[in-house]
Amino acid sequence: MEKNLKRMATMHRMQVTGLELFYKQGYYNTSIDDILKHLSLSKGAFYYHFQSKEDFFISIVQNLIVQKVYSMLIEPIEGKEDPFNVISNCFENALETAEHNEMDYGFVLSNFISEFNRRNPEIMRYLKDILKVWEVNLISILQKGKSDGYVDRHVDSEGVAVYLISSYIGIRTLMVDGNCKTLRYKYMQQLRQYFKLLKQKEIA
Amino acid sequence: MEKNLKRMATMHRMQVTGLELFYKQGYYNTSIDDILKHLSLSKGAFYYHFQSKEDFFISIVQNLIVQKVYSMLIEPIEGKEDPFNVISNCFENALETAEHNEMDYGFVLSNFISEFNRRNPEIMRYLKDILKVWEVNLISILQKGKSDGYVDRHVDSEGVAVYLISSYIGIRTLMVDGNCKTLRYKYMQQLRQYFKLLKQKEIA
DNA sequence: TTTTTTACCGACCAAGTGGTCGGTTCTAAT
DNA sequence: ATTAGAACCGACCACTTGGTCGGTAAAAAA
Repeated sequence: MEKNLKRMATMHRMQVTGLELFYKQGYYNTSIDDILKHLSLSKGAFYYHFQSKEDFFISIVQNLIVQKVYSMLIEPIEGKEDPFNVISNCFENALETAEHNEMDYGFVLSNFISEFNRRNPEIMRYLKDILKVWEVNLISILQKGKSDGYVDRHVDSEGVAVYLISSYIGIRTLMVDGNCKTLRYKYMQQLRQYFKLLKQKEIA
Repeated sequence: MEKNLKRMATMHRMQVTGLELFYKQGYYNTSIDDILKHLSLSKGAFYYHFQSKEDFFISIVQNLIVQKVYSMLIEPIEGKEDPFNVISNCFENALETAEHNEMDYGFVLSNFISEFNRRNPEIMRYLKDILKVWEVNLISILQKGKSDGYVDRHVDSEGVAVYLISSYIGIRTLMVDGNCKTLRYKYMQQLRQYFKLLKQKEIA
């Protein structure tokens, strides 16, 4: 168990570098040799730790991508008070992070979804699962918002969740181009407008 | 000029099949041989008509993708009356088409934007140009809507355009998974809600 | 100290990759 | 009928790909 640490450390190093390059260049456009060169490791090391390129990528999804999405988009909204405030702030923060990141190549999750769609159903399952968790969390925070008097009772939580996820994926795709600041500003303004619509009305 | 027709016909055949496969499998994951096999043509034919794989793809963008986006998303909204109605119907129609298409692999434009982002700046330019035309058209129809009394004067047309494009790209990305009908329904409902917010208010 | 196991090396492989090039066939003008 | 050029063929090239495998250095177990 103790020297298992070395194994874990190497595997983790590989996964981190792998994600970096897959994210930057795409899965199909990144070779194992390419990753290994960055790590000064050999083919032997790679296939000692992982069964295949696909297996390797799946381990990256489960260990790194899940966690990334969770900490950036899910954890910040869990069980908080006013859903609209919480979601706005969470989105704004995520977009700002992307904006200030020199090495932003888009939303990691939707990038890979585009790349693997119908080309690798197994990997797609893992990616879709992450989206699902996000969606479920959004829905539940909206529902809770109804009980707490923040969200209008007539609001379709599931519809709003879909709409939020869509717009987020879209704006992240657009932001890859530059002009991030303007895009973020415009997007956030419209998002808050949209939220006004869903706020619980005062009893007239 | 006369027998130029043959040249054009073959090139067009190649482009159509090329787009089909690039769209289905991704650019980097589709080989020229693969395309040629579908056409029963040889390498010689390919490099007689096109300088390189990249040159080939750019010609596809300019000849087919531009036209696709234009006829599906731009032409239907040009110079019509109530912008919200026109845009709603246009989006609904586009989503329905995607939904009923057995071979839907997402929004052609955003798929390639994800794939080429930062990996091929030249191709990115062409793709971004198409997006820009779409955006400009949305903005101008919204502005016209203000003069015509459909759109509230305080609405930020540019912001709305960005928000619309974002949400469309996003919902198309989500729809690749199946559940298209539900997704489309939820999305359209929220979109119409959002539009209500932007409608010109009656003078109180 | 010897033995076993872990972690890693790197030459090698078959199957592709984008791209070249000398040649052939078909067509249309002469 | 001859000929020039357009359209196409397919063997070939250098290179890269994911993956295999016999080996080895070092650490842990005996």
